[in-house]
Amino acid sequence: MRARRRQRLVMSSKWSDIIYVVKSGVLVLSANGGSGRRQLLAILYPGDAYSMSLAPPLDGVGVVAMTDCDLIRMRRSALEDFPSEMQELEAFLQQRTAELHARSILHIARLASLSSESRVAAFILELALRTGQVVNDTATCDLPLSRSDIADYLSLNADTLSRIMTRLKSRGTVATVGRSRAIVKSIKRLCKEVPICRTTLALHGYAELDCQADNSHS
Amino acid sequence: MRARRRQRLVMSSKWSDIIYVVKSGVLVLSANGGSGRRQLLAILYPGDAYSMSLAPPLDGVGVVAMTDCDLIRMRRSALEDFPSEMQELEAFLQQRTAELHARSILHIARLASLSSESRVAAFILELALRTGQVVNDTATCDLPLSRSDIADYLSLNADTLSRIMTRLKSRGTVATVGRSRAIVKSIKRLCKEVPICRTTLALHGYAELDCQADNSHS
DNA sequence: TTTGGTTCTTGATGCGCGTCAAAGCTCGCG
DNA sequence: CGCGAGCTTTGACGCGCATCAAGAACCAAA
Repeated sequence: MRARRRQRLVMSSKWSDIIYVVKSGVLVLSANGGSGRRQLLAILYPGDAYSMSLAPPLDGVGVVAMTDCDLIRMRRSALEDFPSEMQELEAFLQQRTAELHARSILHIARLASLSSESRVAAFILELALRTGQVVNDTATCDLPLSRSDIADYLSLNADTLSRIMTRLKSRGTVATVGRSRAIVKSIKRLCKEVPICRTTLALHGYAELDCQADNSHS
Repeated sequence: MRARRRQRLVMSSKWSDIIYVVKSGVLVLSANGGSGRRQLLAILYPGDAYSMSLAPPLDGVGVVAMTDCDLIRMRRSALEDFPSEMQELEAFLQQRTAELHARSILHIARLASLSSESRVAAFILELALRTGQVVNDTATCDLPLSRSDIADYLSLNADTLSRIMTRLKSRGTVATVGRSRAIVKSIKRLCKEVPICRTTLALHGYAELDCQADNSHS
């Protein structure tokens, strides 16, 4: 199936049997926070598998497409019809769920221990490595989330986020083209803004990338 | 196996094949945050299953017992020797992982959208429902985490946490006996301090409990 | 019970980030 | 091509929470 940008997948907990696998595009898990403000709780990248049984019964939870997406939709119970493939699929889901969980835990660590500036830097780093084109020490990527989306994900306010982006840009670490495209001038330099960058690198397929200074300056 | 209070389970990512199932006691997933400060990323209650593949490769990650614990330790690969039970066990692990993930997402929502006072109230509510004795509208529970542990979990400073506890006590919502025991005078009143309390109730087995005012005042 | 060390509380102070308001940019749509 | 709505940026200001420091309470051992 396909989903359009801004489209909300019907995912009440009543359909917890349904599993979505992301083939292309970016989606987010969204909910209404305590103060009525929307918050983005997790980001789904190509390769991720998601089912509503993974989300808590928050007010207004659901998965929303941030870009046009290709998805696979299937029912877990349908697996039982294919005993020979089930084993393999169970293992796949298990592994995907574990990775998603690790990313969520990392997100907790970032929210809890990083300054807002480092959080933004970590977000751009993650997005660039996941969805961007990496060339040597630079990277270019689309920003599938608007500024206020990013703010809602990083638990910042849009005003503050804007200020931080301005600071990063004026420092020459990142640049933007229009509103929805970012250029990372130097990945290493960006990493220096993110204390726990090594974990981010590892979780997004760049375990071998040497982030040099890392957090050794602390 | 058993674990003593403060004992750290050997859980480097090299042993990601090992699964721990909590029979009794409380454990936490701990790591060193960016600023060198320790942080507690998740709490494990009886019934939970945890494997290191669920944790990101943060500096100093590991599971630490907060109380004396009874645990089951097993290797996932050992499951394959028992094909008849494997099906069932896979399903069990899947379900436990999903619940754990839902709790982590809820924790993100709390960290991101709740004031520090509400976070503390939510924490006490969760602990009381999970590990305490509930009698009518009141509950009593041990506090397996010290004040600074709680602060590290809620992304607060120990000083601030202390102030908040004092405020909650002076308001008569909770009381303490010694340092490691809490009494919730009125669960409903406590719920009113927590905007997203309904989700907390649902995730800890009290879905039917009516938290009245809930967040309808918003 | 006394003693000592750890943990917890409480006060004073400062900074970061949220909030509000206004202006500036983008981009879609006519 | 130009207009308008919705984003985004920027400034001024206040509050909440972190920080530092000192004192109190608690607990475990002697």
